[in-house]
Amino acid sequence: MHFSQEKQRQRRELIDTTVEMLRQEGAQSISLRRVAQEAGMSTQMIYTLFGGKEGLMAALYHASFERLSAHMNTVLYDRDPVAYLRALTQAMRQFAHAQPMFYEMMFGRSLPHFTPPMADSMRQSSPYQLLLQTLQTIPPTRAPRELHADALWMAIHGALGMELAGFFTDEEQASSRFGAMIDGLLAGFNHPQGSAKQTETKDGLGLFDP
Amino acid sequence: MHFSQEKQRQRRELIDTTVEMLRQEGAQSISLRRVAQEAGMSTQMIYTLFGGKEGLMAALYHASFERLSAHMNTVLYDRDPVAYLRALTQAMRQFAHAQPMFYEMMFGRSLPHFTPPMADSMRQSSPYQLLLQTLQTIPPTRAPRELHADALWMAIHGALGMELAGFFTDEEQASSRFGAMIDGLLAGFNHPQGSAKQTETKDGLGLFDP
DNA sequence: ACGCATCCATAACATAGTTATAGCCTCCAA
DNA sequence: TTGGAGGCTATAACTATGTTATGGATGCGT
Repeated sequence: MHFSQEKQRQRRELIDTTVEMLRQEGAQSISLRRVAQEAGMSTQMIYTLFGGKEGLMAALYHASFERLSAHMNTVLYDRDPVAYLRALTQAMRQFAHAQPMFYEMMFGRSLPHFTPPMADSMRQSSPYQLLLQTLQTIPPTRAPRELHADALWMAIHGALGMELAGFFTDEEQASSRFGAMIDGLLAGFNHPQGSAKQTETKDGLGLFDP
Repeated sequence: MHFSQEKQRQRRELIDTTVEMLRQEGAQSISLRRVAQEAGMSTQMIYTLFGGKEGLMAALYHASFERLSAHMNTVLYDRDPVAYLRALTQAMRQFAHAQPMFYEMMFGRSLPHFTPPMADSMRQSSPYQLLLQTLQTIPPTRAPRELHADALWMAIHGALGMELAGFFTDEEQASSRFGAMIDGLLAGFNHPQGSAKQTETKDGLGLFDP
């Protein structure tokens, strides 16, 4: 059918327009009306093709992951798993700096009209899987590798989120802190010490509810 | 003047109303009109008292930090710095679960009409300072303690952000991953290994710009 | 006591997402 | 070939938002 092809073309057109708007102005200032206008279509089209803003943002979300994944695949493979992991995490940081809007699209929470399908898509995403598989090439420890992958994943995005939000004023400092955190984690994985003992707070579960 | 007192009372009234709305519905659904209506004032009042939504959100931001700080102060002091740090970080996690809206207010990025004054306020906040001061009671290493504090800070918020966004389906798993990450970091601080060697990507700085 | 300035409630404005409506176009059947 | 039916799309309407203008009231200093 030549009809469905036309729809696909229009979808791509709208996504490309939105990608451009995301790159230039950030996800916050994407509006259906402006996207449609810039693509030469009516606002209603976004509803028929994507079901609303939620659908359009979801498409953008996946497009962002593909970009990050593509960038991480440009990292030269290194036999040494630790060195390779360092390079991969640095590539993620590099991506966050070069394409902050796309990074925020993926990992910045609380975008209006869009909540990403976290549990599924993120663990099966290529970036996460690449870290996990690399970790699995390290001689096993007592702890499962998924645990290390999660710790790395969470720490990375904590660091990059802070950095993009302006936690550091000095780029040099931000870079060294990022590296130190990654190295600290990787070192800690190989030098485990006793697990945390539970400590309690004075007010227990109440947590000062009024 | 009895006028300024009245203003202070109105400010508190509006903040309290907004706090309640934040707790119940989240920051996304806070609107000036509804806040004003629920407080029995006109929308304009928010402009005269706070200068607009930005100012109101800033007040909420500080209120959230005070809550977190108060909760961390309920943690019983522990002579053992590492044990104390574990307890403090668990308290932070506990707060994020009990008051997710307040946590998102502080550390969830890209809230509409509000960008927190990161660089200053966050480093001088009581929660960050408490972690840093506790780290400083540990025998010194080659690396400065600010570096460890930053790494801890970033990793914590990465983990909690992921968790609140739904990265884990199992609460038990989320808890153990959090603890493992913290322990890994603390262990890594005491077992430093060589710093990261720089590895490059194939496409260098270009990063597939169109 | 008068005038000036400030303040606040109302209303107006701009923009947003979403939904209703109505026209057009395509395709199929008679 | 022609008529109709159904879906698709553009226009317009609706609701909600933040912000800004306006006009009346109110308090303060002189």
